[in-house]
Amino acid sequence: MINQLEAAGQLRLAVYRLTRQLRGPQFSAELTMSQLSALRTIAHNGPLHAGEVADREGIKPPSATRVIAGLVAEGFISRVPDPRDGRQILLTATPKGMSQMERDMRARDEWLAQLIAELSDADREALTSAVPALVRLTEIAPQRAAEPD
Amino acid sequence: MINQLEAAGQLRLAVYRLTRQLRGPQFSAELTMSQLSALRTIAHNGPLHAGEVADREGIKPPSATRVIAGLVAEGFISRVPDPRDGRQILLTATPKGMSQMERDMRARDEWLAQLIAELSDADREALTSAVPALVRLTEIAPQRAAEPD
DNA sequence: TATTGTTATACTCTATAACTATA
DNA sequence: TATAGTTATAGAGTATAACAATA
Repeated sequence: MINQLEAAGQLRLAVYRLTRQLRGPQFSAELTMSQLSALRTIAHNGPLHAGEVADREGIKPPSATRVIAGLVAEGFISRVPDPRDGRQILLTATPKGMSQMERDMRARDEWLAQLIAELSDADREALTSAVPALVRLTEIAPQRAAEPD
Repeated sequence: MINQLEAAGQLRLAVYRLTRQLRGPQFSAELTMSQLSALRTIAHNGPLHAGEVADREGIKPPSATRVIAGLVAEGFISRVPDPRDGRQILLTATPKGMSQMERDMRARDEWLAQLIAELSDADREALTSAVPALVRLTEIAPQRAAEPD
């Protein structure tokens, strides 16, 4: 159990630092991290209600409202009332949003891929084969009720 | 190269989400994430100047000033002028800071270890053996001049 | 003049509590 | 009355630009 805890500690620190760097201003990116993440969720999962975006992103409704407002303001998603329930809204990625998303994802992914390329062969292999496990780890986090993607 | 880019994309998303969850209010933590990270850096690396903290944390001096001010205000680190250069300050973790750091790290690490424990054996194995690689990845991020720990 | 750290300011990201509109 | 989303407010975390003090 000590070893698990030690591994958790190193993992915690590493993901924290990596995220901090991924957020930084070293990218020619239009979209912020939270916008990019939400846009991707909307683009991959068809028309979604605001609450569904919040659930899938693991954020609270007011936070979703703000991210959505930014995406709508720049024309990256469309926002129409749900004809079946006037309280709800339907969010869909626009073509402009789709292409911007792909550009921005590519910029950030290339930066990270370049970092990965500098690792030793063994490290790179270990890391890439652990990626699916890491993805599943984020899927079992307790507070996320909705199934991701 | 397509595969590396794909892996980078999934890694990017996963670390972003995991950090978001680690930051959340599900912990009985005194220290914020940035305070915990900076305190750990100071505790592990003896007396440090403010600029060294900024470099090791990968943040800019004004950000370091703020984090340091919070830690000093709560008595978790001491802050004295460097006798050899009046422009610099020397930061040292106090006993109170050390014990608080250990408590908070443990709380967050246990939360994460519990999540890891829910993975399949194969996933858990892949993840734990990739942790050193992930740590090294954060060490080669371009903008970090100082060597970590 | 160069370096170290701080102050002023602003922006992103998130949360809780209170509110509005619809069901 | 219950639900979906928004508004108001606050706090963490970061940055750039301008400044003060010391070397």
